[in-house]
Amino acid sequence: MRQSRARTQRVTITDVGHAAGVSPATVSRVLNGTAKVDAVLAGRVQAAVRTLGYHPNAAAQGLAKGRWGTIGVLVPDLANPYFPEILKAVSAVARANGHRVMIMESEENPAVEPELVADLLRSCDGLLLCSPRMRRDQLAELVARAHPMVLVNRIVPGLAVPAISVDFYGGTTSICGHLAQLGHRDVAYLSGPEASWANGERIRALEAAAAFGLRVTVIPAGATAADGGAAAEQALAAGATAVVTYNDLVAQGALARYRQLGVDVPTELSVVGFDNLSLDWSGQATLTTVAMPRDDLGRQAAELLERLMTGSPDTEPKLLPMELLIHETTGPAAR
Amino acid sequence: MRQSRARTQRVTITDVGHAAGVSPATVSRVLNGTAKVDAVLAGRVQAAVRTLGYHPNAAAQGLAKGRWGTIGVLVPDLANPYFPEILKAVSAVARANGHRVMIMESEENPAVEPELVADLLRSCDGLLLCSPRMRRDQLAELVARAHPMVLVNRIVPGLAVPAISVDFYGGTTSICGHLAQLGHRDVAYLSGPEASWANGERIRALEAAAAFGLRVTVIPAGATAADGGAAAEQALAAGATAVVTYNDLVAQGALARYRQLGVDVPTELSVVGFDNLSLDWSGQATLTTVAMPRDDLGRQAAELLERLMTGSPDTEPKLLPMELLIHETTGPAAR
DNA sequence: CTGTTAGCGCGTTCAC
DNA sequence: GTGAACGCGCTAACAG
Repeated sequence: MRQSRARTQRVTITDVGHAAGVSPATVSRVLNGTAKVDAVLAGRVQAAVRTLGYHPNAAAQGLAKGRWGTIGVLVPDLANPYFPEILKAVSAVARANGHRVMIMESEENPAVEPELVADLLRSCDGLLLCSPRMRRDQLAELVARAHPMVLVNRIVPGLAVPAISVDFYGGTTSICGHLAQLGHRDVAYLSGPEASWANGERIRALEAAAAFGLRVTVIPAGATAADGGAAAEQALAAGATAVVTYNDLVAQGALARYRQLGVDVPTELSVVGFDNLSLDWSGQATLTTVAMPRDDLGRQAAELLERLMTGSPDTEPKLLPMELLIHETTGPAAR
Repeated sequence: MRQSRARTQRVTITDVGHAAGVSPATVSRVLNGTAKVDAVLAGRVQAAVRTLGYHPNAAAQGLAKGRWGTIGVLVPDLANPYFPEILKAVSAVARANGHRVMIMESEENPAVEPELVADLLRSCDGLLLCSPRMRRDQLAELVARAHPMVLVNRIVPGLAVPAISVDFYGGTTSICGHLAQLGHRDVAYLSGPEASWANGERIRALEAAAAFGLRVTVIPAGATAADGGAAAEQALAAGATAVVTYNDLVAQGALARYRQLGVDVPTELSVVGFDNLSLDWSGQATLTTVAMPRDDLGRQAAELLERLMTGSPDTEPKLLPMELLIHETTGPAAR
């Protein structure tokens, strides 16, 4: 008999109050600990909740409280191993603060980002935009909506929005220094997604390294191992003695291709990764790369967002340092 | 002046109606296309929406319509490359049906799953439980709440819940057949997470292979490359000539360890992966494994869920076949 | 300490 | 075709 309305008719706070012989308000108080309630009544409410199988309706709570209890996260690509660790850290912080996490991915398509973010905006208390690829003006428009929002891995000069990012410029510079000291003069860069701010930073740093005698050829590649493999030969054609890559995936793809071509690394060619994605199954890392603890990045970003949502207008972009990890894929220049 | 209330005071449907000189009801009608509206009025409404920057409140819509427009997805581990492709496919289907996707991960901790799902239940129209690790009775309790719900990669006998899964048993059997035909008799299995149904299926199939003369030693490992590396030696100690693994990550970890130990694959030892995670950066797969298109799995699961949410009580568990991919890590038995 | 009242923002009857 | 009124389920302010 009570099953007959199982699907459509949810049990409400009024039902619980009815069953416990108290008003809906009291039920609310018991459930949220908003005010002191007589122990006997509280007990009756708890019991009613249990027997009826009551679960508060999130939409109704959101409407009444003016908060959703949810934070939204946008990432370009869930398959990129760069993001899971960030998401894990963010989820942990969010849960610790009683928030759910809504994740959306743009599939590396900058065009859909604004729409996705608009969607998140309508159902979240705060937003975390990870490596957003969208244009500056689109970003500015979203920022203007004045919702708590944190940018991760993107700094937009002149835009007043809290941001936390990694010092990709510095990381790239340390790579360049390492290579220069090994005698390299001709470097190829297997470039990542065009709209990626992080990619731009790497390129800026590489070009600045010209001051130290480094000649850089930028070769469009992408963000995956396949992209790296496909672009690998062009680095050779460019006469480079060292190859810097957008990330470790691209580096692994390139390394595989060089193995195929019989090009020995690092004696004939040096290869440097980026991001320390831990793709060496051997357990001991072999790829020279630059690192930054991603869980830290995610944690700090989430904490910043939580702080924003409770009021404090903390708006100075933060840049986390990278660390050069020298392993076995870099060596003295061949010529 | 209008900025003074930017944070707290959102623009509502009433504001729009006011600005356009129509009733809130009319605004709702033009926005949802619920009924025919005079073109002139509609135009005024559109304009007002644009200039005021109106965005409907998802919670209010949800409350009024009794739907959230969101589907929830639970996964054990976002860092496991098995899930991103599923999530991508699910997101695509969901978006095509006008639904948002809320993702939660349990971090391979079965204990938190019920709580996470309860949370999803309160704010989603339908649920997709991917490889849930929780106990049967907990699952039964959730199913009893009678929400549209689809189980992915878990079949619970005797529980009436729509499910779509992969034929891990069959996949494992084809591995066993392959190994048997190569003359292997002693096989070690590097086992995955204990609470994983998929892991149980693999073990069942391996034990059934005893009928064909295969002796199997089950060695607890885990789901990561590190786990595989750590457990690799025990397979040798067990006297196995072939090692079957929980997944390709475990296999890669084991392979790396064998390389270190100077054990040649496949002449001295055969190694088989699982899931075809495409971890061979070389571009051409080298690991023998079994595969099932994960985007297909995700797509079908999401479509099933969408169907459930619109009514049809489709409740026959579906099992998708796996395909054996023979590459370079398996060969004739050493002895 | 508790019940009653009044909204939160929207969709949807119902009359006009 | 359009507006006014009501209710979705819950919390917060107000009385008692």
